[in-house]
Amino acid sequence: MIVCASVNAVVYIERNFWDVREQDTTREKKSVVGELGSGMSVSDRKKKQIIEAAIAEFQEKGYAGTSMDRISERAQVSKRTVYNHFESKEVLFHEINQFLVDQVNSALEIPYDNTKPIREMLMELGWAEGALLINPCFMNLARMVMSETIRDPALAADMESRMTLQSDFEAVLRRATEEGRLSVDDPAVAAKQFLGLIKSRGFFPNLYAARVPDRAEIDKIIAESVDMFMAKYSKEPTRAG
Amino acid sequence: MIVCASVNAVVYIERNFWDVREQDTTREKKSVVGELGSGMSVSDRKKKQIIEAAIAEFQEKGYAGTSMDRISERAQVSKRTVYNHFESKEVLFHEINQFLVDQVNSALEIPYDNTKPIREMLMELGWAEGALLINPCFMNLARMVMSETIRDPALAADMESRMTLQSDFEAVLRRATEEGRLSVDDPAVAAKQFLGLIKSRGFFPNLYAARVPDRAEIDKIIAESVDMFMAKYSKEPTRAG
DNA sequence: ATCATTAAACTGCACGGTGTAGTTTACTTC
DNA sequence: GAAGTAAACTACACCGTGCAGTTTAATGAT
Repeated sequence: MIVCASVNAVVYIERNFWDVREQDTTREKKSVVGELGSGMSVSDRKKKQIIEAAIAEFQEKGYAGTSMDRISERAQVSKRTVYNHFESKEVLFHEINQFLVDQVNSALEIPYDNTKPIREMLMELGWAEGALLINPCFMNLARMVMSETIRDPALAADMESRMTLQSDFEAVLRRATEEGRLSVDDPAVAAKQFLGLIKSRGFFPNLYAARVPDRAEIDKIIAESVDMFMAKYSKEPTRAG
Repeated sequence: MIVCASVNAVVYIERNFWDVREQDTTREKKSVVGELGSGMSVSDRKKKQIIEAAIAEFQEKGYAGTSMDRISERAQVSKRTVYNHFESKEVLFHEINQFLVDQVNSALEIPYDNTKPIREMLMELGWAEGALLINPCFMNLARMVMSETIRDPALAADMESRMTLQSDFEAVLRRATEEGRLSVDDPAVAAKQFLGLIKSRGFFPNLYAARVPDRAEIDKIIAESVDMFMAKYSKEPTRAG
């Protein structure tokens, strides 16, 4: 049980945190304050407050721009308590990153349903990525991680590999080709192209513009990416109108 | 006359600084030290040293990680002299950014030659972008700028618009369609797709991995992008082997 | 050609002010 | 008494300034 504190709101997440497909905005969302009393030790409660505050601060100001004083203030906790839970600023930052990235990983699943038309299947495949792009929590995390790892190539590579869907896409494309539904000679290249078409328009521009695209926007991008992908890799070339 | 100080080397540039197509690695490269005596006042010389040092430091450590003390030390100049030339750290940073970005802009030109086969023309078009990607100076600049602007959306948008080839690509695609050489319904989307195919594989991964790709690597990416682009947008669908 | 003069730029160092990571201490609450 | 709190404190790094003294280069006089 953890929260994603975005700039404007604190959204509650329980299990399938990142899986937007299961998120229901009408579902009850206990406020952070409302949750506080139940079944948590004081220590755990404080720790949770610290984590929430730290996520918010790091995402808003970045690592260097965030001070431990402000975190403790925002968490309504004394600075010493922060240090009782996390031995240093760096440890706090890395534990949070670790945790959030793990959340992303555990929630991801790539669909493959060979009974559906190939176009529809590709759309769903594209939406596995697209679901992340319209999730404010994910975009905030991505901005935080990527702004801090751009000067740390090793860490950047690690994060990249853990947050990308590359290998899963490859597997699906390979299988679809084996089943004669696509004609992909190099699944690695094709997967990069497909993801690249989506990310270059739906991810990076928004990452730097600090905005979150809406469903319609991403749907258009995915549809156009599928069109292009199919023009190149479908069994019999279809020109989509 | 200015230099691009990369992490490992200081490369001399005279006019067509960014235009890798004209760069000749065998051409004489005066060392910075060798150049020092000739025709520059002491003041100009010192200023140049400061700029070189600042570029290197900012690119290696980022804005926050760079101290004016280290810049002065690296430039072999007193700290006071740095402040005589640049009134603050921020001014120094922005003047450098401004200058480098202007260099990029002035060197860019998008080819359009309708006597060449369409595939060849697209390859050249792709290489207009590719030339930047294999240029260490450009990649270092991009890393510096993007790492600092990710928390400043307005500046990021400005930089993006000034460093992207989007509109030029659009114009070329529109013209090629008018001349019946391509069948592009939406030039804006098509330009984004084409550039996206290239950048998502040749730019962003390398930006974060802190590496510079070589010609062969980029050539493969561009060729595969052209293949895909043509599968969707060429007059008569060609399946490239 | 050689020497003095002069202005501008550079040096080196110390210093004020600020921000921040992390620690200590004395006090409170459960 | 275990954990939290508030506030002061240490140690340090950094930006930017002031200043006394030195270098540089150009000018002009001898």
